[in-house]
Amino acid sequence: MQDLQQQLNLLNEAQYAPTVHKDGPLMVIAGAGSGKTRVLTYRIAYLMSQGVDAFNILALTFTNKAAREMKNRISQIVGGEAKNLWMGTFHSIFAKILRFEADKLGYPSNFTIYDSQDSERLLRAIIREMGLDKDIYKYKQLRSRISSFKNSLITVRAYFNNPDLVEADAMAKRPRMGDIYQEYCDRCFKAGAMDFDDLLLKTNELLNRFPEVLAKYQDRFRYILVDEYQDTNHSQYLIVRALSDKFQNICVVGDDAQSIYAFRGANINNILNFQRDYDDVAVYRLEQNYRSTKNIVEAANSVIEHNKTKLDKVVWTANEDGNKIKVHRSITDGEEGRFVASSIFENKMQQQLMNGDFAVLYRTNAQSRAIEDALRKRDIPYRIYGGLSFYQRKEIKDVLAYLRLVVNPKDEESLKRVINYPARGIGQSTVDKLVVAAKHYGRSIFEVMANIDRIDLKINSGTKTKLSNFVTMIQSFQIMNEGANAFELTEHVTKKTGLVQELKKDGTPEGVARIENIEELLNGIKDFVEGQKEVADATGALTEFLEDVALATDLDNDKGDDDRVALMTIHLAKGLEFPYVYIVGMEEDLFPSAMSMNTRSELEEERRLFYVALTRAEKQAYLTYTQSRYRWGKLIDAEPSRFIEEIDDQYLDHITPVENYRFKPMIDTDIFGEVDKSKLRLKKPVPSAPPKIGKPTPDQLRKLRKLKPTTEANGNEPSANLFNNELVAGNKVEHTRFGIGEVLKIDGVGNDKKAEIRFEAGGIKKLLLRFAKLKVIG
DNA sequence: CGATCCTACCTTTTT
DNA sequence: GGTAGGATCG
Repeated sequence: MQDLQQQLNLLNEAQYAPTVHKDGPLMVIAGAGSGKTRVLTYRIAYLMSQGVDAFNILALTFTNKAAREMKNRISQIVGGEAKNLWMGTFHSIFAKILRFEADKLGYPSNFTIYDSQDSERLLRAIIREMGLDKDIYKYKQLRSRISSFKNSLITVRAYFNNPDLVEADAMAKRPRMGDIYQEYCDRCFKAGAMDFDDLLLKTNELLNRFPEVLAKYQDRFRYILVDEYQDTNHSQYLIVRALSDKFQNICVVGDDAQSIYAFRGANINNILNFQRDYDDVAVYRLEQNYRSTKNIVEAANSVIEHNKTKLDKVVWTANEDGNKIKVHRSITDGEEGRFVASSIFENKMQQQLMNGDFAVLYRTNAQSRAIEDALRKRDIPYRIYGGLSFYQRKEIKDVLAYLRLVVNPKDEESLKRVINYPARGIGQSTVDKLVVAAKHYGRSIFEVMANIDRIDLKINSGTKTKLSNFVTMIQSFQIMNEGANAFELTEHVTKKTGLVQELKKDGTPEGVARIENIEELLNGIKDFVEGQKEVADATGALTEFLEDVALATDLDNDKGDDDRVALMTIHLAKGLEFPYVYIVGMEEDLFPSAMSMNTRSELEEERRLFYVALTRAEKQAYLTYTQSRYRWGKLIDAEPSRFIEEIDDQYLDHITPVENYRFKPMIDTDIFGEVDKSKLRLKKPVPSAPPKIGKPTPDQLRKLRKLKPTTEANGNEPSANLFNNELVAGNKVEHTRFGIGEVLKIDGVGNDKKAEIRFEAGGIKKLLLRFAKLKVIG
């Protein structure tokens, strides 16, 4: 136990004030690297030292890992009492509360948590059952629409009562949207399942419908702290409001400049309007950055300056100037990767650094491959975060599906996943019949199967036996679950179901890797069970393990015990810091993403994302971009990101080798023969390959054939095509570059004819579709 | 019903 | 370029 006062004395004035602010609402606007985690940590310790019971403190963090680390730190200061703190993500905290109160909402306490894949599969099934066109009702779109409904607390009933929403879907040729939403919710409910958004939505429902429950938790959580408040959505906002209403001891910490989750419903206004929502809000600003060099802090400031929507705040640092940000241009993405790898290698040697001192950040997960390849060739250990996480791998999900079924046999998605895997002769048509029967009797599929002999279904006796066998097997697992621990059960399940055998059979290297993954899962469960033993009873261990798995992120599972370079998306990097940071793929259409340039607010979010990326760096930041990059297996031209331009040039150091420039730098050589690279960069982008009639790919051909351009009127085959992001038509191209909303005139579609194409937002696919609107104007 | 090939979509970011 | 669902045939 350390002396708290001693720790508090180490805080600066700005940090100290919010830390010891005891009662009433307060907002801490914390610039990047300004020590907000310290404020949160010491504030909780301070509250406890003032006699606040740990049971009465709720701290909502962005990752469970952050909560865990903070908890450890607090217990170093105040001792074991800290373990009684409620700390975790919104989703994990409220999942626990919902388990406790589930019966009030008609859910079983061991409800399943559907991940996005489960949700999508369910939607796909619903579309199929309703006989709707899956090209119109795209399940990904449906899912995100339903998700945004839920995050705004628009229930099915509220949806139907809102003519604007109904009409919007009718206009979008999706008149059945509401019915789908309804069916989706019904099916989740019947399956005893909640999706991610339900964890928040149902919490709201619980607090609204049951005043006594609300009162209970209001009394319990007398002090509430919310980290990363700028990334809360409406649903989360309402929960926080409701819980803090009685005591008003609400402390929110955030940075409007780092709001990067609008796409999943985060509402930046929650932080911008906090002062309006509560009375007598104390506002504190942490503006001194302790993390990064002056160059990095000021460069980041010069970037965020371009945003209109923001709170007043000036982040500054007393740290040394440090090196300028290094900007590197390469010819291909492969070369970009090689540059990053060799640069890490050199820095490591010259500066005596660890692998863990480096991070490579990118906009999209798909970019990791080129980096990975290069690092592997250089024997630099790395770890990829996010992407396809361990628990999303097929073989792992298969095992988990069996376990989920044991805990909650109503879980429809798990049932459908494993009912015929490994193959046991139960096909699609049988499952279809079961689904129909389940709906008819208002029971779950599993219940129908358990009573298959008593139900008149057109299923032959052989299949019925197979179904019964499956039911018996699951039931035997359930019985075992009451006695044995989760590890023993899982081991038994993998053997008994023949999952491992199935994989051994195929014998390919992938199969072997999958078996290894299952073994890793078993180890994970073993660890979990052993951790549980310290807690009272082992029953329910499986439920809890499954919940952990459903809500765990890659970051949460990071033990950080081996020394590796970190590879992750910028989103995942929020809240982290590294001495050396490489931000790769600094190109237009990639970062900012082509899909986020339609509105000012979207672009501003991309810019905040870049701000987050830059401010992860402590000592040195690198920005890399390339002239061409493989996307969808094809080489695409790329141009440097506007974000590079937005950084004041005094903070940049262009380190691109001269040979990476198309133009030899005659005029840019000074009298000593040195090349002024900053001038090079200012040159026009390298012109793309001369217009050629590229051979359309089979994919493009197929699509082109389906379309009927009006140019056929003149008897010519439509010959327009896309080549390296350029539009190529006939043999003469008047304009090759295109932009959204731009009108292009193309020569040579017919003899002297010109065609006009109006572009809208979107990538290649949409562009090709626009060919349908080719119009002869000449 | 199962295995195999074929196709579409994909790449924005995640609890 | 990779995945996952769908179509098709045995």
